[in-house]
Amino acid sequence: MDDQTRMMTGLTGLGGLAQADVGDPDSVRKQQSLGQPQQDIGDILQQIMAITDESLDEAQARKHALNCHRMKPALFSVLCEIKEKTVLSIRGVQEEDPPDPQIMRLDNMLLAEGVSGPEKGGGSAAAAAAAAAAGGSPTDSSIEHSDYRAKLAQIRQIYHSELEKYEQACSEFTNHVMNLLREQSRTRPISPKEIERMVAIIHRKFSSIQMQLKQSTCEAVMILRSRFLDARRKRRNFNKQATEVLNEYFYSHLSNPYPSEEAKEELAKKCGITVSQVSNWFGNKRIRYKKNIGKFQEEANLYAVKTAVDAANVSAQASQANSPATPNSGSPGSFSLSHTSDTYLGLRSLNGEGLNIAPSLQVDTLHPATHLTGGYEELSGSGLYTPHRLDANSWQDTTNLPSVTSPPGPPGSVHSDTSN
DNA sequence: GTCCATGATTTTGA
DNA sequence: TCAAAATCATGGAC
Repeated sequence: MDDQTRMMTGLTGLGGLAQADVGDPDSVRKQQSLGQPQQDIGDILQQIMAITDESLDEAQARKHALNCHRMKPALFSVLCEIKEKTVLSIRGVQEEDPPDPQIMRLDNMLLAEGVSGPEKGGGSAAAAAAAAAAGGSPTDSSIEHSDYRAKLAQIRQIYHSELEKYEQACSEFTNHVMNLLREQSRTRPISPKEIERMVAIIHRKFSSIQMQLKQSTCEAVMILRSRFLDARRKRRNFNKQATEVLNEYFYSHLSNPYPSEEAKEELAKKCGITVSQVSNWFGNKRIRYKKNIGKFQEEANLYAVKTAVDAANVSAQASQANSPATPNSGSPGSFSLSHTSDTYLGLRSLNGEGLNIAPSLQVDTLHPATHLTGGYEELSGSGLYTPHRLDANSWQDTTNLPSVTSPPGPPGSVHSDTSN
């Protein structure tokens, strides 16, 4: 049986509606006069349509009568079926959306940041990593870290409370609409599927609100991250001791200020910073030194003295230990040429005429030492210092380095750091 | 608020 | 991939 036939059959079955029911003399009269099932149906429909023209009480009474009719469920069932197969079937195709990629992205991000999902000290790993990269002192970073976590927890709390409100509102509204539809289904053909569909529409609408919530939460987290964890923002000057250690290494290896990976690690450990920060520091130092040697002259001299004094102390101690009567006798650790070239250059400049050291220590300033140790004997001695550019002297060639003592060139040749 | 120093990042080239 | 160079962004002194 096709739909149309079934519908007609169903409607035909309603022929008795006018007779048994309504009790309206007019309709009974009409029913009797027409005498055909089709006409009966037309009459019933007309009555339904006419309800709106009637007074409220009359309409209520007629609605009630229609609702109580024994054929009503059959009529509604048929109408629902027709509706299902026409309007709703067209929508159905469009409504089966794939999961929204935007929401998925936001969900993933919130999960990664520890805002959604189980609490796991949200973002603390990221905070710790960023703090480490920023190279702040442990105290500083831990303060900032806890501050960051506190703010993140605040965001998390707000997010969850808003989410809860949203879910509550969504379910309340859904229930309300479902009840309304169920109520209406008594007077107009509404299938359970249609109700389901309506619920889905409501959920989609609420879902877009949820997406806004997630989006703004993500933004808040991003702002928090950039404020607390952005390395640039968190730039902190290294402490004095760290700078000293780095400068000592730099000036004692002035002929080739390229620490090996191992040396960098050693320096990083000594300074309490990361290896990449050591690399950054040397990168910056080299370029800035090169651009403005004159400016760094004093600093170079200072560290040269420091290194020389250290070396001399070591030498003196070693000499005393080995042969107190013959200082500087070439024993291990003695203040030899190979240890002091750059250092010596620095000392000479400091005194104006050079240091009063044995003539054998005089260095050809045009050919600075290729191997410097100063305070870093342990590094070079253990092979940590790898002079990978000794051959080319590219650093010296470009920097006009030969002597720390003499000005790098005519005043005009000294460039200021144009970077600022 | 300005200026300078300085650590970090980005771009470029070998 | 590494280093140089340029640039950005912040801290701190004034």
